[in-house]
Amino acid sequence: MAQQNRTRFAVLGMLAFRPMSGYDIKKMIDKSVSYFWKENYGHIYPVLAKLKSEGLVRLQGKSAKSAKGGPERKVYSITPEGSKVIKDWLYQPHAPEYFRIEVLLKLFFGMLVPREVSLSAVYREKSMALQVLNELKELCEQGSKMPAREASLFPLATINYGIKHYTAVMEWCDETVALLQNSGKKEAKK
Amino acid sequence: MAQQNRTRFAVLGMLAFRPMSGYDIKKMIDKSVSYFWKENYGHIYPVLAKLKSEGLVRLQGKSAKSAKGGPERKVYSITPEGSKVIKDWLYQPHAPEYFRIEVLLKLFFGMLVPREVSLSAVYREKSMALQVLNELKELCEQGSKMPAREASLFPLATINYGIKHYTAVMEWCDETVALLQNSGKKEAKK
DNA sequence: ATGCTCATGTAATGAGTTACATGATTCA
DNA sequence: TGAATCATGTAACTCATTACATGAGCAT
Repeated sequence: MAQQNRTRFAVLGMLAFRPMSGYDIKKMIDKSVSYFWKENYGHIYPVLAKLKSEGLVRLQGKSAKSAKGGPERKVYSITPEGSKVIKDWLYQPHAPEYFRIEVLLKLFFGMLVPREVSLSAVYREKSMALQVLNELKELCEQGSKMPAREASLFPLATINYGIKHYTAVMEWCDETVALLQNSGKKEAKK
Repeated sequence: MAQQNRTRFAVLGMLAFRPMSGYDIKKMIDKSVSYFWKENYGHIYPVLAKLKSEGLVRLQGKSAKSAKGGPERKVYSITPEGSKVIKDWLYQPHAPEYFRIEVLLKLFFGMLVPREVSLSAVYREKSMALQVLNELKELCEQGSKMPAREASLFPLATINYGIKHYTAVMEWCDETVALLQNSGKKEAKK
């Protein structure tokens, strides 16, 4: 087995909240978990078809017309078998996952280019981290306005991860700029 | 264009240090950048062949026998064209990249399973982070024993990133455990 | 007119993973 | 005898991305 299709679980999990169309699923993912999980239509629709053929989801009633009389909407709901599959997955311990971090690879090869090139990559990283941080804080405030239901606990925990991570990245950027600049000065003296 | 082959740049960059075989490249990656960049033979060898056909690397002399009389080694070195390609890439600003973080997706769906299941995922995450942290600190000590050459600055910066990141993850784990447990208590009372 | 949102889907593409094949040497 | 290391490579596979196709309704 090459890899395992994680989109399946993302789709099933979202359908566990409530019945939705593929279009809705994408929208919901974009608005809730997008900073650590993205999906695109070109993958959602085939996966949805496959899940249906496996009996893990089913079409809610007949294909209904959309609210605005546009194209037909296909609303799927999760089946008991689908519920079992997503729960089994949740029980399974997750593997240690690694990420390819392009800035770090570029930084690692920093001796090939002038110091300013590496520095500007770090500055760029910082400004990108700051932007995500702002989005996350906004998301956090939005969430805190809502009634403090149990359910909102989990989204909150995931947002906290993002805040922790990007704050750490920003600190690293500052320290790395200092590191590169200090050694640059020494370099200039000799 | 679907995606861009980043393995190309990893391979070219490693060859910029010194001429190496595919086997050597893999070993070097494993020992220097493995916690944020991995490659496997099944990808390195084809990429190396492609780079050669594009004139970005060339075979160093003839295929020489390995030191131990085993299979022949193919040592590649980077060409001036290859140098240009890797440098151009280093100059290009990196895109904001996102990672799929499976723990967070599982946590997001936490309402589907008993609280302990989510908690144990967080504990698992913490222990994995701790393990990587220890490896990184060891790597750091190894590096600090070496003569403080300019070149070691860049590896150091990348290791710092790892330390910052995994430290932040561990903090998040602690805070998340507290968050989930506290709300669990409230839940139990009512 | 132009472009956006709603809505579903297919096709092309390729990056990256895993397993397999081969075979010599060295060490316990 | 068996495992591990050295060393290169191919084949199968599939996950995921991007671009394309279609078409209605609505707002400027």
